Amino acid sequence: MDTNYFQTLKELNLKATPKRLAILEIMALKPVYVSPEDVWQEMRMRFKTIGLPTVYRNLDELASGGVITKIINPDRQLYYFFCQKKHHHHHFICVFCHRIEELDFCAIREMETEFERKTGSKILSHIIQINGCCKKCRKGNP
Amino acid sequence: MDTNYFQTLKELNLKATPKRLAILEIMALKPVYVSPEDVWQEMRMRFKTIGLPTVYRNLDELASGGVITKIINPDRQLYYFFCQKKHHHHHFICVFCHRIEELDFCAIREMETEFERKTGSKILSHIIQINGCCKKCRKGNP
DNA sequence: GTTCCTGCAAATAATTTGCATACCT
DNA sequence: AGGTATGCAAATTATTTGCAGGAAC
Repeated sequence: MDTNYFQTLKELNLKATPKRLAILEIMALKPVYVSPEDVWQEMRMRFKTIGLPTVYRNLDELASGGVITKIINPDRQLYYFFCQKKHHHHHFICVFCHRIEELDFCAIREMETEFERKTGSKILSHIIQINGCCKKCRKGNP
Repeated sequence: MDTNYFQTLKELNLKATPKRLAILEIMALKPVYVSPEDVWQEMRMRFKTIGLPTVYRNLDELASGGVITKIINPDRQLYYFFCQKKHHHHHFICVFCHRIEELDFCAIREMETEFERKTGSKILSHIIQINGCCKKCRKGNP
């Protein structure tokens, strides 16, 4: 696992401020998706002054740089997740504990070319998101 | 195609008001996803008084009843689409014209059981959304 | 007649922006 | 020093709610 966050920020042309480093650290340690508010709560424990807009701005910058990923959720709030896998992949999301498992298969890749040839359209991106109940949460829930 | 919207509403225990029927009609005729605001614009051409909250409320009720479908979009606004296919399926969405094609394949179904056995988790739902540029829009765009 | 629907105005709440000050390199 | 980052307060905007009057069954 790459934990050289200083370097990571450099590559994005972002200054390595203590707050940015802390946000990266917080994100990287969580196997769950989090809201800006969640991150803000944790940041408040580490810094006497930290504004919510700063958290929003930094999460957005990190997502633009591809270091973290936006999660699409039907509740339409913003959520982010730090992916360990750097190559193309999809997610299993536990709707109970919000833990995310990064999946190694992609059912679209293999059929992409054929799909485009058949339909005449061009695939630009795709989302495969599997919502469910993880192994741990099954002990006690549906 | 079933165009007995009166009946459709009855089955959802919703009164068949002229406005509800109009919303259904508007939705059913569009092969694109639309926002509440979009629907409101069209409704204003048909009714002298029609409130935006009414549109929001009705779209929400229709979606709860499964007559229309919420579209997950990274911009986090609400969008709805009237699906012609009633069975489980997924969507190809043209990012240029917002047209939606309903796809007949599902790459998850076939591997669902095996996935659950392997991981110990339970799949509750999934999203497969393919974003791209449709045949028509390719004439003039990327 | 009773229950559900709707318009209007107002509330809510997440996210964004402006700007003056403080900090990284 | 020079440009970037940040805090704070205020703005923005989509969506929701309360409630009184009106419409469907």
